[in-house]
Amino acid sequence: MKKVLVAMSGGVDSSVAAYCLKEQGYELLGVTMRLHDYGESFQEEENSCCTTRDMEDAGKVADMLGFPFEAADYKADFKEKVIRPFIQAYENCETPNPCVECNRYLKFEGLYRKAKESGCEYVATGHYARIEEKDGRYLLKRAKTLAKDQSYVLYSLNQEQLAHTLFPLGEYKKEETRQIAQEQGFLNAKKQDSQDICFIPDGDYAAFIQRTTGKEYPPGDFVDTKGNVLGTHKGLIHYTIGQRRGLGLALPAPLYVKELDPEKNQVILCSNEELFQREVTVGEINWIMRDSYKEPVRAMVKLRYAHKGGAATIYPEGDGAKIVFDEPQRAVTPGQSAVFYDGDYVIGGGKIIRK
RNA sequence: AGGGCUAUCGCCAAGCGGUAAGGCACAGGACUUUGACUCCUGCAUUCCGUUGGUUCGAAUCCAACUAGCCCUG
Repeated sequence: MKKVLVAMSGGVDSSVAAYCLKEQGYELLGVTMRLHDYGESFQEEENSCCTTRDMEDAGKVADMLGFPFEAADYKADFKEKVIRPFIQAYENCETPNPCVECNRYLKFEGLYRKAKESGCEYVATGHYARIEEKDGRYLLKRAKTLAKDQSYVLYSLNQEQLAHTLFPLGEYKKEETRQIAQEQGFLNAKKQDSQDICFIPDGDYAAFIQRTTGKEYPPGDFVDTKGNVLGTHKGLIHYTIGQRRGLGLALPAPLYVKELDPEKNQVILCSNEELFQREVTVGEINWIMRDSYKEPVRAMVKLRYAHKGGAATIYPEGDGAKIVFDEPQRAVTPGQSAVFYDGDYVIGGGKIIRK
């Protein structure tokens, strides 16, 4: 009987994933990752992961299904691989996606290591995505239900990881998952989907960064594309490309953040129309369908988790690529990931670079 | 201290006698395993600079006053 380490957050998805694996006859080891310490006040916030409550929920499900369960401390790794880069990105005028890093380094690296140590052949999670083996290569595929597809945040997985990962929910719809949870009497069947940055339950990431680093991020000028000063910003880390709200400016028409200029400590604003561009440069690409590409590739490229994707041509350059979209894309944001698709398959993906 | 103009929500701004548009900002919510975007709701319960007047009825007309701006000394 093959053994699987199933990552259990305490939510519905990972609980049902565990149930599915159990049904399929795997021997399970449930593990909850301790990722972050919360201040007293955040302890029971609903929109966070790893609270005591979540851990208890995960443990109860494991008990019900009858397999061993344990909590593993990954706080140090999380701080080093997710939180620190998160802060550095903002300080570097980029906009990070911590979920991508957490998957890459914690769930499929740290947990995979633990799986091997525990004699498990696979790591399983409740992600909505699929893995398919084809001619000895492991391909990452979108979930059957596109509405819940999470392949975007999984593009960094390499062949070894993909070969030892299971996504039991890849063929399910969210409603089906919840229904199974109901039928099984899981206490978290109706639990709200996780959302927002899990280590910042109150959503105020700028305050989190200031609190953590103890640094001051000095105010500067809001300027238009011609350099005219329009007002005073609260510090560069408060802004991201395409942002509209929170500028505090009262003008005849809405303005959006076009660019952050660390040299001048300025936030450059523009109209919505001026936010579009066709070319995007990405680096640190992880190719999945093949080891590498030399020739241009046609693909649908997603520039952010909730992006529907746009048709584009990818021109590989070194470990990165230049991407040219057929149609201009709105608010291309450095620090976010660009993920390339060929139909349901993930060709690969990389990180958008500041030009 | 001569002449002219303007004075409506925190900001911009409709309204031109018939009982206060809209945008920005702000607040809350939806969406969402990131940040954004987007969407929904709320936001001058009739002192529309002040005080009088004309009208059945005025933010809208008149007068005075106050404030700011501009031009002429």
